[in-house]
Formats: sequence, C-alpha cells, structure tokens
Amino acid sequence: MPWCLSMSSPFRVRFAPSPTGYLHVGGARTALFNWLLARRTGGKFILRIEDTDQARNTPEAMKAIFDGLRWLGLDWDEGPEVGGDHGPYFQSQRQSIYDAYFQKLVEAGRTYTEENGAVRFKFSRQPILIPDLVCGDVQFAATEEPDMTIRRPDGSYIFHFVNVVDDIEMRMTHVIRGEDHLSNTWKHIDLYHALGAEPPRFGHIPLLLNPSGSKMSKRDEGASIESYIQAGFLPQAVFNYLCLLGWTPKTETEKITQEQAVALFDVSDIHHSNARFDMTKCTWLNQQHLRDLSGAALIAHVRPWLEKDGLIIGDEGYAALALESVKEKVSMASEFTPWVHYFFREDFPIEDEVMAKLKANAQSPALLAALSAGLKQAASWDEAGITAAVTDVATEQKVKAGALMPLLRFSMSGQTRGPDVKIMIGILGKERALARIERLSNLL
RNA sequence: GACCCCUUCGUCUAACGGUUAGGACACAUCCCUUUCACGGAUGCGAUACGAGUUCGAUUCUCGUAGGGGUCGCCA
Repeated sequence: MPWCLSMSSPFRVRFAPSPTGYLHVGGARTALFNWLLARRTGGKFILRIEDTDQARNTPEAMKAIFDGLRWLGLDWDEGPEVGGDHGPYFQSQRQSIYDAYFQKLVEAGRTYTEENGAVRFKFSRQPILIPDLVCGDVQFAATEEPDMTIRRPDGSYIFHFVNVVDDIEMRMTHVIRGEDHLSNTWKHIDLYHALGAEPPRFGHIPLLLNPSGSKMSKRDEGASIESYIQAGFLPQAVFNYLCLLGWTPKTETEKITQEQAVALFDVSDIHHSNARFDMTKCTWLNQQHLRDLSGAALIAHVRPWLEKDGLIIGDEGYAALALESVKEKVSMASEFTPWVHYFFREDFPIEDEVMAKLKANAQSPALLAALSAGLKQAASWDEAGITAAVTDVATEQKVKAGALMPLLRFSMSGQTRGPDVKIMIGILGKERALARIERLSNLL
C-alpha cells in the first residue's frame, strides 16, 4: 500500500498560481501532481490565487488559469468560483488574516523594522532539515543570509510570508511544488515554527526544461496551456504527457487515462531529475488518444477546425463516418481538413499531381467511363457490392483492380491521399460518387 | 561567490548489488497496402569521468566535471 493511504487525516493540497501571465505548462504539471495526490487519497485539491502583486495581475491571466485547469480536467474542491470553508481564496482579500499573523510574529519578538518601514523576519539561524517526499532529507546549515523581508513599507506582505500563512490557515497537509522552491523552503519552515505551526509535508518535483535543456520560458513551444487548446490537442493527451514528465506509471503502455493516473499515482515514485519537453512525443500521444474518439465526441472535438476552414457539417451521422475514416491518419484536430474537405463540398479542387497522372495514361477516360457504367450496376452500395463492381470492370477491361483504385480516389477527392477508396465511396453514396466520376471525366 | 538538487540511448525512462542494461518517442530498413496512416518486424543507440566498498556496482560512498535551481521590499 502506498504510504499516502496509510495516513489517517484527509489530504489537503493546493495549487497557488499568481495571475501574471498565462497558465504555464510547468505550473499545470505542478497542479496536476497535486490534483492526482488529492484524488488518489480522497483528499481536497484547493486553488488559491496569489494576486498580491496588483501591478502585474490581469483578469485575462486569471481566466487563462481557470480555463486551462478545467480544460485539463483538474477540478478544484475549494477556491474561486467554487467556494469553501477556508476562503477567501484570493490573497488580495486576506489582508486582515495576514495582519493578525504578522502581529503574532511581532509579539514573539521575531521581527524588526527597517528605517524606511519595511519589516524583516529574524531567522532562527539554526540548522533546518527538510524531510522531502521526493528528494529525501535535505539539510540546510544555519544560514548566514540577511533576515528576510516579509512586509513592505506600505503594509503589503511578501510571498514567503503570505504563502506560509495561507497554508497554515487553509490547513494544507502537503505542499507539492517545483524544485525551484527547495532552496527557500527552510525559510518557510522557520516561519512555521515562529508562528507555532506544524509545517506540512513538502515534496519538490523536478523542473520542466525546453528541448535545449534550460528552463521552459515564455517563448518556448508549448509553454502555455492555451497553445495546446489552440493547436487542437486533446486535453486527455496533454494530461497524459504531463504525467509522464517526472513520473512513470507502472503500466504496460505509456498511454494512460485520467482514471488510471489517479489509481496509480504515488508521490514517492516522482523522479528526481529535470525532464526536457518533447513536442513530438506529446503529439504522438495525442494521436493515440484521438483514435479512441468516435461519433459525436469526434465531431465535437474536430468541428471548430472544420468550421474555421469553411467546411459545414450537416448530417452528423455522415460527418462521423467521414471523420472516422481518416482519424488514424492524422494526429491533431487541426489536421483533418485536408483529409476530409471533399466529403463536405462538391467544388473541391483537383490537384495538379492528379491531373498529371491521369493525362499520363491514355486509358484514363475509357477506364473512368467503364467504372461509371460498372458502379451504376452495383448490386449493393456497400464495401462488398462496390468491390464486386470494380472487380468486374477490371476483368472486362483486362486491368488489375489495383489500377482502377487510384482513378476512383482521384474522382472522389481530387487528391492522392485519403481513406480506403471503397470506404470513401460508400460514405459518399452512389449518386455523388457517379457525379464525381462524371465531373473528372469532363476535365480530361 | 555561497548553498541546494540532479546525471542510463538524441529525448522520456526501466533496473530498488548479479539482466546479452529493457521499453517508448524519433530516425533507418523491410512487411502489410490503390494513397496516407495504423499495425508488425529489424536496425541504430546509453550507465559523464575517476577512485573506493564488494566475489560482483547503473545501483552504495567519496571526489571531479557538467546541467539545473536558490540567495528580491517578484511570485
């Protein structure tokens, strides 16, 4: 049994972003691991907005955080738009709480005021041990750093202070965060002790690096969650890929569902070293998940991109067949259009390559005419009936059936790539198929 | 500069003292095939370096090098 299930009190973990940009992929993964821990243990996942820096906060950034987390399926049990017993969940609304805790520190004699009014916290200057869930015991010697400022001259508080106060007030039991915080954690523990509180269990997860090995920055491909939404990724695929960066589920395949991740997650399995981001593998995983979609779900996922490209989905049953016929050939929602556009319009272009191939063979017009006549006689308009009709034409024209297939493909789609020809013809229907052979013949 | 974390194929990783160091992505070749893809097969390819402990180190210890992080009146 994982260590986490043997503990009695319910876990309380949080994600505490500051709304100063977009939702960063590294932050999303931190949120993901916290969420997994909560869901795995039946605990609570809390969202807290650290918006103490009024100058840099934006409503857009706040929306990006909410949208991004929800898109990934990381729902929070307490926090903005949800509520909870430990609110408010915006630091900008918790000034009085901070004032009260600050007073405790003053009374304990652990503060002093600078000439300009800023207030510093007196470090205990004792060695401090961090029993880290991921890194193990990390020992910091008594510090020689200057005491830490916790309150500005204007009365507002610094990150380290509000972060600790909120984690105490919100009853956090575990803090899973990026390893970039490890070097400051002893300061937080010092604060917990000064406030007479028991520190939570810490777990510092490795950082996400870009392909060249440095910390993911704003400009790096895939840095914002929004970019995945816009690129046509499936949230379950991005969720899956993020799981794989820093953690290995003990499964046969790397493709896992959210449910599997929840069932298998264990903090003690989190890796110790940083991981580089690989968009190619993320894309591959998207393809794997895309194949699981069908019918209405597939249409819902792809529709925005088809409509953006001017294609109109009429009958959903027809559209589902069209999309399913090519879903294994693409890896992203944004890639469907060139594979399916001819299903949704009659005026599709005929590629130059197609015309060249047709004109290179003097038999093309005769074969097209024969196919038209043969298909008109097809006993049934399904794969078997179409196959039989084409075979008959091939026999009669003394060619291999394989030689006729490209002609049909060209007629139906005007291009060289697409789904299986018989499937394609079946979906289009007899009337349209014959009309398209006619149309191509007239162009020769 | 001080302190902290890390180091297995190009990338993500498996191995918790004993394996011909395994898998996935990528790449290459082949098979399948009307196209593209999927699928299947094969190939390519790694324990940073140096000591030590041990019968035996990818695994434990130390050193070196390299990478990352922290040291704000940012979060």
